[in-house]
Amino acid sequence: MLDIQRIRTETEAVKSSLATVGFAPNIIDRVLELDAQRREMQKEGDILRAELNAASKNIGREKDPAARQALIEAVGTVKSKIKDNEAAVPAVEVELDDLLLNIPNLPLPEVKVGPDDSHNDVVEVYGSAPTFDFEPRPHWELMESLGIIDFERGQKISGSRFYVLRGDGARLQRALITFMLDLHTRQHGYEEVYPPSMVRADCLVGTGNLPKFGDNLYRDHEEDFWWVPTAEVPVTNLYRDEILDGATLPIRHVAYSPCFRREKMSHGKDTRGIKRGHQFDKVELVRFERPEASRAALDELVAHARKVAQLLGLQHRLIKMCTGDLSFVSCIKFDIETWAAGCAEWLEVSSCSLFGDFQARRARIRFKDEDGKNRFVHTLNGSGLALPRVLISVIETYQQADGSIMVPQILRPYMGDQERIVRRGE
RNA sequence: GGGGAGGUGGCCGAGUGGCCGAAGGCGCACGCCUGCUAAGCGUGUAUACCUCACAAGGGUAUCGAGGGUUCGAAUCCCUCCCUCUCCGCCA
Repeated sequence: MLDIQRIRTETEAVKSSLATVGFAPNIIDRVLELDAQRREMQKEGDILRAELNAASKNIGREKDPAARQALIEAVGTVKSKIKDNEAAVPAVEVELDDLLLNIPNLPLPEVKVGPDDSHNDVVEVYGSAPTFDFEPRPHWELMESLGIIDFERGQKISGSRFYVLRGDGARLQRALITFMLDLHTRQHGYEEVYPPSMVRADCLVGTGNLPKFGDNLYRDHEEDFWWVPTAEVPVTNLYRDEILDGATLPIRHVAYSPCFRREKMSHGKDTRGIKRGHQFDKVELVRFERPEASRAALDELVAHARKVAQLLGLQHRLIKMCTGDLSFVSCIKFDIETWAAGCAEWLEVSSCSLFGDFQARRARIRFKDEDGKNRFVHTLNGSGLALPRVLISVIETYQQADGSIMVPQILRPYMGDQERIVRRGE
């Protein structure tokens, strides 16, 4: 959510900034109109209530029954005015809040202006692509022939876009998760948390998934539980409605969680393999920072996420998004993509964002600074990394001519020193 | 799933219709005092919004959340959420 005061005082700058992320700036005019109305109504209501409060105090002091009754009757008009005022307020507030919640974050000045992802910049490519003296195969073929995935039974029990990892496939994923958690907790200073995978709607408003992106979420209507699309949601909301002691910042968390997404918008996309399922696992990094430290923290976060790909020996690249490809909530965003030799494509395995105070405003996450002033924290997050796609890259990168897969060195301690994944029984 | 208790300021804890934004204690901050330390004394110590210079001052709201009764509610009524506890069940 944008600061309404900033919208008031820097209207033109806000508008032109919004235009760069493809948002129709004329909505700002309506926001200002409603904001003025809201303040006018509040002023009116406050004055009326002050009047009523004073009158009520007098009534309490008046001992004579007749005089008392007269005073009570006299406040009748004030009361009805208050009622009228109160009746008019919700319409304005609801519309204003609704607009405010649907305005995207403003990009940082350093973010290049561009209409869509074709204008993103490749910051750097790290490592080199694996070479083969045979035709590399896609992961779905490799995994099926190794017997480490079962697409058919996954679809049987849960439908399309579900699969079952089995044997060394499941084990490899588990090894990756543990490796990532260990790396971030032991080397990078993040505290591990294991959050709920179902949350209440407020949490999703806090992170910016609601109200705008509800159709990508699974929910239980009976209980008003929502399945998290990423651990970012529960972890960011850990400190919702809190005023943190400034000395505790920065707070760094890493969380492993399953993620659930409807993927309605991407029907027909990436249907082959495990690139885009309704359920997938992810290790997520979340940080809470002082505003002045947040930009540098993003670079650090990116480095931490990238380290995973690096240690796994995967060729990867860093993409800096242009304004047109920023998410609704972020003010600057980097993607990390690993190379999948079999599919011959770059896979987005991490998306690292700085949100400024955009989420903190929605979730009311503040901290008390040295002057005793309460300020909004800056939030950041990034995958560290997303499992299925890392699995794809590992399998396709380390595939051998005979269809087996070498286990990356760094993972072997997590696989009981297993060096190679071969077909069961071989 | 059933029964009982309860949710008050950073924490503990009073408070059953007006004198309560809220006693008291602890903690914390600043000051004073005591030739160290400990103790003692004084003052201060929530959040948001409006007015406004993001000052002072003033106003409004907030005692889990929402709604209601009333001139007036932390206090009464309704709904919801959460916590504890006893029983049942169970990874």
